[in-house]
Amino acid sequence: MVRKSRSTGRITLDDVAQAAGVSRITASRALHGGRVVGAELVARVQEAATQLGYVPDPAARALASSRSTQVPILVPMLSNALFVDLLEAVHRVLYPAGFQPMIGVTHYDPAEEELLLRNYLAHRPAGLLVTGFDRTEAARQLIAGSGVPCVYLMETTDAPGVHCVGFSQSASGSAMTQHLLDRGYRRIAFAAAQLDPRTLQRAEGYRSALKAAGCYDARLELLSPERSSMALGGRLLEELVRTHPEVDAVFFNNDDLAHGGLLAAHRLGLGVPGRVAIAGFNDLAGSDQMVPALSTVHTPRLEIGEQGARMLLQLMNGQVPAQSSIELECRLVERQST
Amino acid sequence: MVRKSRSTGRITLDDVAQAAGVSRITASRALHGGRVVGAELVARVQEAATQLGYVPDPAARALASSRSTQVPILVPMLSNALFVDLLEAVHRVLYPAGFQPMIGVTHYDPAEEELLLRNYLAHRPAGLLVTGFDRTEAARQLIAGSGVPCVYLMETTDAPGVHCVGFSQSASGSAMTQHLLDRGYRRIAFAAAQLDPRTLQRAEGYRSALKAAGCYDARLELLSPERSSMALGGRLLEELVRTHPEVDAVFFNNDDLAHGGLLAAHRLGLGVPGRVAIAGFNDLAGSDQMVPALSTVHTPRLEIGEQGARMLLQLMNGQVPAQSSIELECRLVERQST
DNA sequence: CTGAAAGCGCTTACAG
DNA sequence: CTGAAAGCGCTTACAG
Repeated sequence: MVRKSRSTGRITLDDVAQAAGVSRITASRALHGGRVVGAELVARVQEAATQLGYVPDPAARALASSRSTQVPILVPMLSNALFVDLLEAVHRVLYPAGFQPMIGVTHYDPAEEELLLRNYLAHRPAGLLVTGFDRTEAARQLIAGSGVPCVYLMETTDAPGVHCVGFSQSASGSAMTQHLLDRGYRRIAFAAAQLDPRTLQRAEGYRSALKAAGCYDARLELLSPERSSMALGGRLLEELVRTHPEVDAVFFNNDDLAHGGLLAAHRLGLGVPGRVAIAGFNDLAGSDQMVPALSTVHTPRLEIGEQGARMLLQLMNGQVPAQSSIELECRLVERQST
Repeated sequence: MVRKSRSTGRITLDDVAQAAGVSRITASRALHGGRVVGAELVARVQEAATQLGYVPDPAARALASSRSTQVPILVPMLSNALFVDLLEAVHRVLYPAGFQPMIGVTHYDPAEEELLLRNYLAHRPAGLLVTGFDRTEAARQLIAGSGVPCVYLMETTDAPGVHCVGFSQSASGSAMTQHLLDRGYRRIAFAAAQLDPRTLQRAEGYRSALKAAGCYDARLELLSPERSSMALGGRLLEELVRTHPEVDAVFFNNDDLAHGGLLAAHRLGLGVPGRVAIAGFNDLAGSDQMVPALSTVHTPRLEIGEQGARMLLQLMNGQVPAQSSIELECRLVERQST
């Protein structure tokens, strides 16, 4: 057999078709559960395909059909375990359905997200999953102009035509603040990092709960633009008790900050929750292991990933999801640190 | 202008070529830093391309050239921060060089890795990055048969033709064990999870160091196949002090286990390091925040990612790296828990 | 240094 | 239900 000069040596659909004694097009249809092909032929083609170890070429398919099976999912940062969980849940739904999630990390930078979007969209993705609603105008237009089905994760909106799965950031911020109020704390601080849109929404929830209770004091809000970490949490706690010794509770915006805060309290010999109560957010791994165990808000990131992926699956199939906006519930986890 | 029926409405190279008044092929060359094209033409083509907002179609390019710019990188698990750091470092080198790292998570499962490999290799990747050497025979053959340049991360070997960047797992296991011996501990336990190949190599290093010192006791090795977590670390510590009260130090195979062990010691009222010393591995975020701060081994995952990516870049360019196997150093981090 | 032709491997209308 | 033709958007030899 003579190989043409540009041949890649790859097993192609033609090889399969030839082996099965049908035309290339029939082979193509047989392989995609084509309802229009005779059952016997389907079997013969599939047999030949496995026999030869045929693997379809995604590039050729994408080019011919002008769509791929890739699904970019853009998250802010993998060092936040929250997003690792989200990705895992998405993967569990999309991968078995024949789609390849492609992870993109924006580092909380809208410019970087825009660049990623531009690159990924060039791959004719089957669908798109992004985090939240805060992005550049150009990024917005890229998404809209691409015609690629998109589901927004983590936050929700009622805007028409937007598909999203998330939870109320501000309500969850209020809920923990209210819990602290209910436990009798009055000088409740809020310590946050990164200051991304969702963090600021939670701060808003904190504020409104305290204002409603007549306990709001702007000086107890400690907002740092640094990235979230245990070390930062420790520093924020130290700063709070030094500059505002009257503080009796600290609501940390993410569990890693709270872990750091809790350990810093140990180091300073401050009793928790006796001298200062400590609360976290997200219920990340290890929060139940802290001493004392950390009170926090459990966020439904696995459900968000799963339901978001399911919604996208429907959109990619041309179906209309029953709901275009799904708001899930958070769960207050009361442990010993408050 | 009449659109053909199957047109996708996309701006193509033909559009750019037409706008610049050259042929499609010249446009292609001009866009790829083609040295053979006149400087003036290059400028005209690039101008036209940006003018029209041309984005090359990766699928078409992959099909025509039989290679893409995708670089799959296969890691065991994202919930281990170690691999998040590794990915970040790889991304920082590959992305600016025009390659797209595609993250694949194997969940420490060789069968899953083989499946991922099969799928990713179909995409004609430009290069490949994998973790360690432990995989199915089929996976090995897939890699070899693909002809795709591959760099192995985390472990090293002298096998000819294999490109790798890592550190000596067993030596790092020995080093921490020796540190504990030097500090005067004699009943030193080893607590590990997951039991992946690298964990077992570190266990081997622990064993040989203790044997050399005449202190080895197999009953102090606690190997759990569960996945690593703070909660598991806590349980392992409890079990150790209950069944082997004479234990005076515990070397945890990963920092998250050590964090959990440290907190469990607090809970049980065991002084650290007075009653029992605790050491970790990897030097993950937060280890310096523990109370007492955790002694551990800092592993060079950022350097591994960076140098591994650079080595792959050379291979993808058809160059021969100066070294085919790079073994990096770990650094013992002595803090207060030992 | 530039271009006309052929081809990468698949799918989409269009016939039968 | 099956197939011959054309095409997706690009790059690779081959000429000039």
